[in-house]
Amino acid sequence: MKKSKTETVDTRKRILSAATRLFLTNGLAETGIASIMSAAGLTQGGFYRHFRSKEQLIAEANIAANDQMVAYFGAAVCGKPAAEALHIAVNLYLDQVQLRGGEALCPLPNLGSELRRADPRVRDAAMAGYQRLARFFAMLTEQAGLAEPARLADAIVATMVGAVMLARLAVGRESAQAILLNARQTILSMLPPAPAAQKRA
Amino acid sequence: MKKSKTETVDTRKRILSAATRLFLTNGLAETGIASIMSAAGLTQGGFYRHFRSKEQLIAEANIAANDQMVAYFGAAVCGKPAAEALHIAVNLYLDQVQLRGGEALCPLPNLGSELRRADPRVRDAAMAGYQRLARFFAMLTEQAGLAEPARLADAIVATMVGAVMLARLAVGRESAQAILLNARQTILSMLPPAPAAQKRA
DNA sequence: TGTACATCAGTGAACGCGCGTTCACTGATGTAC
DNA sequence: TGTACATCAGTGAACGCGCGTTCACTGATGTAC
Repeated sequence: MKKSKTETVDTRKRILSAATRLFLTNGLAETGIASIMSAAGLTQGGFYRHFRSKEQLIAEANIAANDQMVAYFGAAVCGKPAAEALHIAVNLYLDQVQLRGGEALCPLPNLGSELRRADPRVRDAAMAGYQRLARFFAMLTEQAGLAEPARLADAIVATMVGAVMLARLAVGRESAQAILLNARQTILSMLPPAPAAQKRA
Repeated sequence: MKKSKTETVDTRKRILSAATRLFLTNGLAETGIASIMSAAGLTQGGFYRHFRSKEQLIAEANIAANDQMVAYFGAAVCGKPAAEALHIAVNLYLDQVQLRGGEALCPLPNLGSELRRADPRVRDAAMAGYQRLARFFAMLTEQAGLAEPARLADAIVATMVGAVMLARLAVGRESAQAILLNARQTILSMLPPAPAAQKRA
């Protein structure tokens, strides 16, 4: 039962999308090919018509997750002055702990140590994702006129990644909220105060 | 070939010690019972004379790693004034990226997301380890007379955990050093300057 | 436009491998008399 | 103190399961004439 070319392209996207969501939610090792294909409405045998291996899928899913995150942040801060944009982006990043599946989950705190021990291709993809995130924040800190924008951006990202990872570890306990709140306040205290209308768009 | 009671106690310690080192270095899922027992100089069959399951071993290894870390930090800052102790502890924590195996590796950045998806016992052990680390730093920030010591300690720990995890992801690239350096400078800028003789003991 | 054929997306079963766990067995240790 | 027996740490093979991957097969799609 061969499918048409547009259907094939669509199927591949569905597999990648399901994989991205499942990997970020349940981890790389814990997510099997069969469950990904099942989530995409297919059976496991068909997987290898679209991807050469699980490793390749993981690498692509990582890139897809980063694309989504950057697009999500970009849209949220679009047209805002840099100081306000920084507040928005920090809050959005930390709020991902509340999210169930889908959009705007960052691979770094959610997959963390699994990425470092993965295939070189996967590690490269993960590092590229980190660089994109760091540069996004560095662009904002620079536009906001802060001293040593790159250094500050690196520290902000490290703090957010650590806080989200720790909050995920503590999910369901009051300490999870405390970790996020404390990280948020400390980061924002290093930034210029945002202008009044922070909740406009 | 039954062994004497002291030998049995010693064997258990050797297994736990090998497991702690291997788990921190290679991850939980990647480290098999057979390789742990082999590192302890035994064969895999004997494992279940000492531990009920791999999960139990992981939980105990986590606690052991935290004990070692707290002891290591405690010894290094012993008798030092709080401001200096904070500098020493932050530097020691970040320097763990250089370490190969053994002592003073923190489970949080090294195992990260694996812990969160583990057995409840393991998660509890990991969270308890986080609390110990956070309290250790909170004690120092309080003694140093800083405002909001608990909040600051949480943020310092989140930043260090994130930075070490990211540096591990980037190991072997110049960006690894940059991540650690930027995190270190940013954390230290939030602390009172340390008195001159920081490298005494 | 219509027809015959090659292509290939998807199916479902099977393969191979690694890993956690179990088990029968061994023989030195510890204990009861 | 000496002896007979129960205990149990450690061995090495085997079991069972899940998972990534492969494969023969199907039938709709796309193509060549």
